[in-house]
Amino acid sequence: MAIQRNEQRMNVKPEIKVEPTAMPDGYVLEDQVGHLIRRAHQRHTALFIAMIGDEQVTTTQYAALVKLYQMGELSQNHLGRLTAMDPATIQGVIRRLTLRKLISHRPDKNDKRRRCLSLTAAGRDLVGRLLNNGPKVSKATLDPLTAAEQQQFVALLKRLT
Amino acid sequence: MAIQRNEQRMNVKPEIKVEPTAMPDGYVLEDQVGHLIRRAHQRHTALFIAMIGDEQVTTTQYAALVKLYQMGELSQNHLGRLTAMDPATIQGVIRRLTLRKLISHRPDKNDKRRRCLSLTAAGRDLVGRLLNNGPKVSKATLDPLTAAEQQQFVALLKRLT
DNA sequence: GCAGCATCATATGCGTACGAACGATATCGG
DNA sequence: CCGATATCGTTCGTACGCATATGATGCTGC
Repeated sequence: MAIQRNEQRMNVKPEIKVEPTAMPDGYVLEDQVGHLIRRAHQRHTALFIAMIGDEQVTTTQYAALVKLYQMGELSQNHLGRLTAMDPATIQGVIRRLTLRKLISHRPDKNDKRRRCLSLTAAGRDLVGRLLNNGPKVSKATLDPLTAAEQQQFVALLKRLT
Repeated sequence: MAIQRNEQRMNVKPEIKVEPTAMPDGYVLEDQVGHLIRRAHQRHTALFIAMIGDEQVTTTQYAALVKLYQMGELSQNHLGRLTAMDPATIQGVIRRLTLRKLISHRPDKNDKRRRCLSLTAAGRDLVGRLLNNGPKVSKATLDPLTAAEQQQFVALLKRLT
């Protein structure tokens, strides 16, 4: 992803001015919190891909890997809840990580419906190598703010979930 | 999308405790700003779908429709820049809106590469009906915060884009 | 003018994200 | 014990989101 793609254009032909259909805009898209959250998410994702230290690992995959690293064995849906992914989404994430041999699974003894997921040795190695980069991404994401503002922002953001 | 899906589970079998692979976690996923932004984005999207007043219109489609409503005619990539979508993404959004006959296009007189996009009558009608709901979604998204906190949060969020 | 570069729109591929529906299994209530 | 209900994981369909590649068109500078 190109960071700030929209700012990089150098040679765009001037747009033709056309009269708006009407309406003195009380609704400014750029001020809407949803639009801003979406753009902040785009920016964070770009920073993550650039800084995490592995060409393949995405934000959600990283979350799943770290959780397994910290928690040991987890069922698939449980891991999904811990990482805020619904069953359909976590299924795809786990499938791709399993294909890369970062995750393995075995049947649960007590519940035949469940898959017990855990990291492979390669998975633990990878997480070990990337774990230090996670905080760097968070730091870069918040970099435009002062230290005090960063704390404020994260505190407010936590209450919006 | 189910709002707060993860909080709705009533009957989950207790998870089996397994010892973590090691590590006193300095890295807490739930505290990382990227994870929080992602969850805030999920929550906002759910609120939008529930409140916007049309079963089909998504956040990005709404942004595109409103911009066209306010600006009149726009080329596809220009609209993409105004709504923070890259050319591949805006192309799909416009294709779907065109299929629903909410948007029409004509060739640009001065630049044969461009498609001049504009709303159809049905598109203008739809935006007219939904425009009041946009602010309601923003309000609902920010509802957990006090008025002062909302202003603070949006101001900080703007600086992260 | 024309060559090199930029932009426009399209297409393909991969990865989230979620609703809905499904079969299998587990649990709870009567 | 058994039927209603819930959870587990899967699959399908739709919609972003972006990298990359492509062909057509536009522009700039020499």
